[in-house]
Amino acid sequence: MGASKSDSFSEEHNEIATLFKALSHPARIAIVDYLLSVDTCICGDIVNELPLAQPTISQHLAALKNANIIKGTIEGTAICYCINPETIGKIENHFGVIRHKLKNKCC
Amino acid sequence: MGASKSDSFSEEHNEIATLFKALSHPARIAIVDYLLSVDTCICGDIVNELPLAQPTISQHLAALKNANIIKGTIEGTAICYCINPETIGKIENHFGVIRHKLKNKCC
DNA sequence: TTTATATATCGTAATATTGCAATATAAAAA
DNA sequence: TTTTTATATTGCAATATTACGATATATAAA
Repeated sequence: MGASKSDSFSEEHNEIATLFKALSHPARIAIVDYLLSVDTCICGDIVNELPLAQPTISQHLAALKNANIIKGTIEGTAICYCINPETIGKIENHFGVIRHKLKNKCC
Repeated sequence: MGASKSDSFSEEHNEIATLFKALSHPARIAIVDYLLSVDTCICGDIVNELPLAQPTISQHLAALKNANIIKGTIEGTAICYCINPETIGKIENHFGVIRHKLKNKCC
């Protein structure tokens, strides 16, 4: 085997795991961080920020887009990227639930 | 190639990516969820909760332990597992920073 | 139209992850 | 001591991820 048995788990568990997977690579964390560090959504420019080749960054951007963590809109030749606050909220909410459940425990 | 170029990224980016990676599989999300659903730390019992073979679950538990997301203490033959609130707090904190940066933006 | 610029896709090699059977280990119970 | 029970480790096959050169695409500028 080797493929994860996603059929065996709940929809919700698969969904949240997919979100974390999108954030499980330092390059993608760096991309999110960079998008947050500038005042506006950024058009182009990301390739120069990271020590990776353009196709590699394109792949990472696609992974983040695919997970709805970032949004990209075409702006002439460039593409403007910014964070999708809704998805961030979804993850925050997950930790809210965890925090609440932890409060009722004695570890 | 194929290995991630973790040397190229900041310590902090690598650290947070490692935490997300530990949570990037539905089985590990299910394990965390299960640990949170019971009142006390659980001794044994996890193998019967998931549709995976014992060695596979042992591996997933090791991944979570390695990332400090859960703690395990030997209790006779069994091992008692529970969530490590500190690490959860670390991740929450990361999203706190993201939320704060998002507030100052117009997307 | 031609050229330059920005991004995506393809192909492929290196490496990592997932899953499990078989087996090892180690403490508890008989 | 022997047996049972709980967990870990090993070995290996299937699959996924990461990275990048080469190339494609598509808009803007000349």
